[in-house]
Amino acid sequence: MYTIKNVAEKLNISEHTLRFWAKNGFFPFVKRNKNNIRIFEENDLEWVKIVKCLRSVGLDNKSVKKYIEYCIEGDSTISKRYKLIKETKTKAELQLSELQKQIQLLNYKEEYYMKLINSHAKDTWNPMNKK
Amino acid sequence: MYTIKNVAEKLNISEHTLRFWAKNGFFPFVKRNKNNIRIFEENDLEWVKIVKCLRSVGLDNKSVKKYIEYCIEGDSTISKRYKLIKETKTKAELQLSELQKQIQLLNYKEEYYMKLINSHAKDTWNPMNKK
DNA sequence: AACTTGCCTGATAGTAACTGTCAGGCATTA
DNA sequence: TAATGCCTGACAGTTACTATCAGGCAAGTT
Repeated sequence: MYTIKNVAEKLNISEHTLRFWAKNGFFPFVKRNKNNIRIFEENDLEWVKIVKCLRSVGLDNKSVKKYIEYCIEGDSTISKRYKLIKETKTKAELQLSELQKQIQLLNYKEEYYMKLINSHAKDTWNPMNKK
Repeated sequence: MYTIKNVAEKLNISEHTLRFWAKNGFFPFVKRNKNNIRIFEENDLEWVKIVKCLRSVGLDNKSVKKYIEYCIEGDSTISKRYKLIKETKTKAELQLSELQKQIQLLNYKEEYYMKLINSHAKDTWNPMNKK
């Protein structure tokens, strides 16, 4: 059982963001204790993780909300949820390969600069370098 | 030799964004023809690619600008550039492993929904499902 | 000559998803 | 009694675009 602060620490999401998500209806199931304080159960944490996952993969808040609404609707929406997750995964995999490409480029640059440093040569790539 | 539109098409960046970057001093070397039109050389394209790379990896515009200013300063800043690229690469690699984790989670969810669909079982994970 | 197209500029407003900050309120704990 | 932790609401600020409008020049087409 976690307060919003505990969740924030545990999942490395700011408290502010969690409240922002809460206000946007991202945690419709979370119970409150008699003092009106949100209490997240272990199971709820898994849910927050999914939300974090969807967001971090670039799904916008509107679509996250849609997913949540499917969940509220119940088992009749399982295939819609399946589709949404699957499409999101496909996009994430594209991002992954794109990211790998960019890392390769960074690596190339890193090595290039490394060689320049070691050889005391001029940077002939830099278009701003006087010829 | 490319106009801004050609570059936009070739590198899949919107014309608007390229102009935005240009206004922010991201392409200090680009020449203009007699009609004041920006002409990107083959070499300049490589530069735009680097900018795109740095941005897509999450480096903010301020830091991109800093990198560019190092380049303008010339060979005396090579080790600073090396450091910047190296740190950026490290962050990108962290992103990569984070993304891989999230994809695993999506994959798990996808398979879970798949099984539900095939077995016509109830979704026991959904905290909103009536018990 | 008139028109369309492609490039240029500047200005302004809108967007998403936070992020920061203040103010006020209730309840538990020191 | 005071500090702490949670709650709420409101509103301004941020980043990096993105959209839209307006006006202008130059080259090619009709």
